[in-house]
Amino acid sequence: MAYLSTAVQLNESGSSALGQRWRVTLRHCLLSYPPLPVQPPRVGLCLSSNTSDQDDLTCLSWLHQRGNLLPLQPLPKMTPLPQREAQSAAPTQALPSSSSKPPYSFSSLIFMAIEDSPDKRLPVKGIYEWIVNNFPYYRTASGGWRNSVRHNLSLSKSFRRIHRDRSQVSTYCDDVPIRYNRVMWQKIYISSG
DNA sequence: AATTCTGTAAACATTT
DNA sequence: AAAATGTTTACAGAAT
Repeated sequence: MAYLSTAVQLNESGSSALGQRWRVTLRHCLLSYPPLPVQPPRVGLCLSSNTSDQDDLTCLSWLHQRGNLLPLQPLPKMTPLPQREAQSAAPTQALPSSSSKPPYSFSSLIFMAIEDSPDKRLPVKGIYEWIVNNFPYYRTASGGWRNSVRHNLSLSKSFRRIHRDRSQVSTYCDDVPIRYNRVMWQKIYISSG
C-alpha cells in the first residue's frame, strides 16, 4: 500500500492534473524501487465511507476519492524494464537494488500487476508472472511468497474474484490454458457517490 | 502498552 | 491423481 499512497501524495501536492502523474510515479517506482520519497499514510483512507466495505482497512476505495483517480485511461504500455536476465548475466547491475526485496507490500504488488494488465484483471498465475518479471527478487525467492499472494487476494477486500463464463473463455482466450482464465482478479472500484 | 498492518507458514478444501 | 488455486487460521515482528 505504501506505493499507492505515495502516488496519491505526490499528486495531491501538485495541481489538479491527477490523471497522469501518479502513473509516472508508478513507472518510476517500477524502474527503480528506491526508498519511498515521502512517508505514506497508513492504509484505510476511506474518505467518505458508508458501506461496510469501505470501513475495512483493506479497502482501496480511497483511491477514488480524489479526482476520479481510478479508473483512468489505460496505462501506457511500459517500455521493457532493463532486462533482469541481462543483469543476472552481467555482474554490474544498472539498478543497485534490483535484486533486493522490493519495499512494497504484496497488496501493492498485486495492485500494480492488475493495473498494468490490459483488462485490469489477472489470473493468479498472471500476477505471479508480473511480479517475477518486474521484481527479480522473487525469481529466486522460495515459493512461500506465492502463498502470500494468494493469502492477500483472499483476505483483502480490495480484490475480488471474477468468474468468467465458459463461452467467453472459449471465444477469445484460446491461446492460454483455460484453467488460468476462468478465474480472474480485479481491483474493486467503489464509487464515492 | 495496545492496536494495526504485513509477512509467513500451514492445513485444508476446491478446481482444473 | 496431481497440481494449481482459494480459504482460513495462527503467529511473529514492525509500525503506529
